[in-house]
Amino acid sequence: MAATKDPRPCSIADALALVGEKYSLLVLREVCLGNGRFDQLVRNIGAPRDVLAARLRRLVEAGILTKRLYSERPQRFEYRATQAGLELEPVLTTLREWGDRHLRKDTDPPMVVEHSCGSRLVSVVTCQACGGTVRHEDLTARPQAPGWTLSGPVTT
Amino acid sequence: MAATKDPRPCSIADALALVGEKYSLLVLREVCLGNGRFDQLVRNIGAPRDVLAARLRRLVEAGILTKRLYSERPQRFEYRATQAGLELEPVLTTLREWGDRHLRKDTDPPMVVEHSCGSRLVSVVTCQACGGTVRHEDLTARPQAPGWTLSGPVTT
DNA sequence: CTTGCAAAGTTGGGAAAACAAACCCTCACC
DNA sequence: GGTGAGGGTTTGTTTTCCCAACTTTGCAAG
Repeated sequence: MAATKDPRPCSIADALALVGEKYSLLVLREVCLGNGRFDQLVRNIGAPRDVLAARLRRLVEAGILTKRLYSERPQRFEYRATQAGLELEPVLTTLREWGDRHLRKDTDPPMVVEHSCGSRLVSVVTCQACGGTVRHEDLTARPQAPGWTLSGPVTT
Repeated sequence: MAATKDPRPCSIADALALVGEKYSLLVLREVCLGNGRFDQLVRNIGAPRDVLAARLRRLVEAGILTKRLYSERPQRFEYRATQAGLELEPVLTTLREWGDRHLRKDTDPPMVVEHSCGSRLVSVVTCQACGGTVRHEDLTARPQAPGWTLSGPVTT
């Protein structure tokens, strides 16, 4: 999807090319919850069956999902996240965090995730090196490949 | 975009409805880098001008970007991220992280982000309560609203 | 044994987006 | 007064999306 011809070499664009199409991340949401069957996905996501079938094919060939047989006769399949797929969960987590915060200011979140430490998960993106919270103003972009033109940091 | 009729109340879906359309997150990438002018966006993202114009309108009315005048005569505009927009940066960060890791295994990342602590940013999603890394197997979903059906946790 | 139902898709046709290229408008500069 | 930049809009074509209906494989009931 995103930018067949993104003029820049960029892992964000590349990632979005795989999982940025409509419904793809919602498929991942469901699969991470254990709802990996076709009809469940159709019901829970609300996607047209043909579009969903196309997304699933794409995600499987990208190595994000696997299709596994859960019944021989009749043949029935189920989709599961691969390791790479599971590692996309942080994207879902940060999206949910943002949505809860900005789109439901005065409402309770419709879905709470509990961390193994016992408390409700409030996710924070941190720097592996220093452990500190990552804030926009603490970041500096350093292009490593040609194609990037920067206008320098912006102070809102 | 994502799911006008998502049968579930979900902040992920709601967030994607705003920023999940093609190019929207790439716009945010550019804007976060300070490249907020229309022609820059067209060049750097590779999107059709009309589509880009539509995305910008939508992001502005969603309160994620603002359009600001940077020259009176001739009138020239520039887009910037609002606070809500900047808070989407973690989504970009986790996407880049995933892309670097899974889509460029043996290549150097085309863009490195440096954290104010001095080292190259490797971002990790952590639990605010315990500070620990968030892993799939440590999470339990707790629906708070009707519409959710779970199949229980899955052990890959 | 044949009707009914479930799961997992596929097919066909119309509606909505995306795309590319050209065009427009305002100003600045030469 | 011609050229060019910036920030879009317009037009016509190509892709997607969307929906409903259909298919296939098997089990189960009547």
